[in-house]
Amino acid sequence: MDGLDPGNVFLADCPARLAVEVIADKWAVVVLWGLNDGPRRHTELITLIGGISKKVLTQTLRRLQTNGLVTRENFGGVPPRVEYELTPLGRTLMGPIRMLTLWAEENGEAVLDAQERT
Amino acid sequence: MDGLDPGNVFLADCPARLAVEVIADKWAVVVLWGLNDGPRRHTELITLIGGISKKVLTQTLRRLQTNGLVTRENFGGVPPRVEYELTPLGRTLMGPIRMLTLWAEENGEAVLDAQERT
DNA sequence: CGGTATCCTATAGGATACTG
DNA sequence: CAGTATCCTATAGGATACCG
Repeated sequence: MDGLDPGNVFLADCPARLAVEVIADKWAVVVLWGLNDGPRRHTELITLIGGISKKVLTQTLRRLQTNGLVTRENFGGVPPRVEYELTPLGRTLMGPIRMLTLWAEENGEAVLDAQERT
Repeated sequence: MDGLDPGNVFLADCPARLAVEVIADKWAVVVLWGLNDGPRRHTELITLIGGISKKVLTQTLRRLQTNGLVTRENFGGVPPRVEYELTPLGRTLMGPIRMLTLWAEENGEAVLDAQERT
């Protein structure tokens, strides 16, 4: 740390809290993870990510754009060609997200079991 | 890995996807993080976590319980005493969540800037 | 202290069809 | 291909008050 006080996630109305909420939706983490290996087109993401619809994918990408994590580049032409890519800020999230998805793959069954026990 | 195929977060209807969705709400990460240092009472969490209401905290804790991440112990007596604590499964999430909250504290300002630029 | 009860609204997000 | 448009519903989650 170098003198900055970015606040912490326990404080309401501080940027850290805001940043946590960025990934607090059903699709953000999965979509970001889908961009980990490089730029992807809309259709590529649709194919990659099971269960997401075009509408919801677009919604999610727009939100990620607003939050500075993803860029959208329109190459024009017919048929259209649009690519989504992580920003440098978005790339800083890949470490945490890598851990999270790894956790999910290792512990998904345990979560499922817990839910079914209820 | 030992032969298990837990699926991956890109597959719909697989436990990994389910596990990702466990933390996909406004409060789950912050509440879990609040339990990182040990068992906490309802009021302690209310005090710790800025902006959360009793109702929403209870809701969130119940959901985390259902997902096998948190236990609730009622010690009875007057006044009541209830403690929430991470399960072993919940503790396995602390690594990813530590990274996530750290990221949020380091990059919250950048996210805020991006939002304001929009 | 640790909740419910009640009421309310915004919005996430699913389904489907259409378009430039 | 990459989207909108439209419609729909469930529910997250905020505010406030009451309770054992």
